Amino acid sequence: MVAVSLTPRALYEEVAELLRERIFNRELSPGSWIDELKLAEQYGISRTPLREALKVLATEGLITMKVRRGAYVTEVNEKDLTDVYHLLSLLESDAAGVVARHGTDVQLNELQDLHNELENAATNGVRFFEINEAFHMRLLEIADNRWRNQMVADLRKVMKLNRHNSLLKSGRIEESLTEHRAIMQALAARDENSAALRMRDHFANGLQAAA
Amino acid sequence: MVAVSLTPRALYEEVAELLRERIFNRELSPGSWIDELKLAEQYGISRTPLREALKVLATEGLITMKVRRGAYVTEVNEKDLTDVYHLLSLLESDAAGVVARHGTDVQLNELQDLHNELENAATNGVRFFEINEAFHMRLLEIADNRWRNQMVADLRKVMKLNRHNSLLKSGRIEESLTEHRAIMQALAARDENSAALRMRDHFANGLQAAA
DNA sequence: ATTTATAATTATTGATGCAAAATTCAGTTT
DNA sequence: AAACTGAATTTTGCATCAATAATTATAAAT
Repeated sequence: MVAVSLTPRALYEEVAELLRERIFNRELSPGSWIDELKLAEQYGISRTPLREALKVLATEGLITMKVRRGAYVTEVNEKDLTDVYHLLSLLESDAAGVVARHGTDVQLNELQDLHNELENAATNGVRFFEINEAFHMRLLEIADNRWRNQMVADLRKVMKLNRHNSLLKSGRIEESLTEHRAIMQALAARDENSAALRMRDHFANGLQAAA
Repeated sequence: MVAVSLTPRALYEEVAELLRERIFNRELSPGSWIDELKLAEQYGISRTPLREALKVLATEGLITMKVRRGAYVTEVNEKDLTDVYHLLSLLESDAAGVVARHGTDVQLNELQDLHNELENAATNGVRFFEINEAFHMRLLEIADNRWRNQMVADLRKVMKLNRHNSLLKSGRIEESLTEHRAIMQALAARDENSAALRMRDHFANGLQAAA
């Protein structure tokens, strides 16, 4: 007896996920044309679900559809990058403010636990990166605005189109930790304005490091 | 000789636009199931472009796809509404700050002209609404962040799902005008913080009026 | 020799058809 | 009478097929 997928996502969803990975891996590089026939054959599927997946990715901003010319992987220039980063900063700093004001004690403790893990992972770059990601995700979940969460998710995908995709340079672990400490402190103090400002600082420094 | 569309958008784009209108008209009401065969027959097209249009609308948030259950018009509750409104406020107030700081004199004059038109249209509700819309759109264009513009456009579509969709109640024309005056003043003074704050006030009052 | 026009090939877009899955209705059993 | 099982109908989802549009290559004319 073989265990089959309990929640069988639609094929076009699966394909969309596969394509995202190939785009982030630069296997499909920005600006390049997407060969529908070739991909459909590779995946052993017809072009219908593939085209549906392409339209999902198009609305996410990962690919660009040109009329009667097909699909192209979106090219992001420097301005796009700073624009997207600016929005991420805006949305996440606002989320930090919301959590400082409306988060329950239990939720703040959760974040404190994640922050403590972060402090202990300062020597391990990969692990630091993972926990950092988890902290930001949890913060957004607690802020509890599904529309913002969707937007942040899409924007982060666009960021990944860039070579220097890491929102966190390895050389910045110490600085990043200091900034995180300030954020956590503001959250614990339930200081809405400070939490938002510290998060903004955190992003501002991250962008400088990326540029 | 009949003039045919010079820029023949793809059929699925056309259909997506038609469906948007029917959703905003409440002809397709929130929560209701979308009958693919019926719609395809009504429009005299096949299900393929219709299904592609549905996927576009799904990523915009207007409809929700359920696996093997088809497409449903998205239901927005009170929390969704305040969440979306909160984000619109955040994004547009930030845009106002950007324009105050980086807008050219020519661009600020453009906005001033629109504002003057607004002052003169205080007695005409419909026209006031139109110019108000134009002002906000122009401000966003000048802020020049295509990712934000896309997000605002999508969020505004979601707002239109609600009965009380108008971001501007007719009884609030005087108050709205006062707020707009303050925004314009801050922009002209190139006061970044003030412009953002005034825009926030403008939205905060609008939400109260809608609730 | 270069440019333009036409034809052919290639790829996107839309239609139709088929199979699998889910819901609904009916019949039987407890 | 109520609940459960089974069959039939409805609908989604994927594949194949046809047509339209665009690009490239070749040939002819200036």
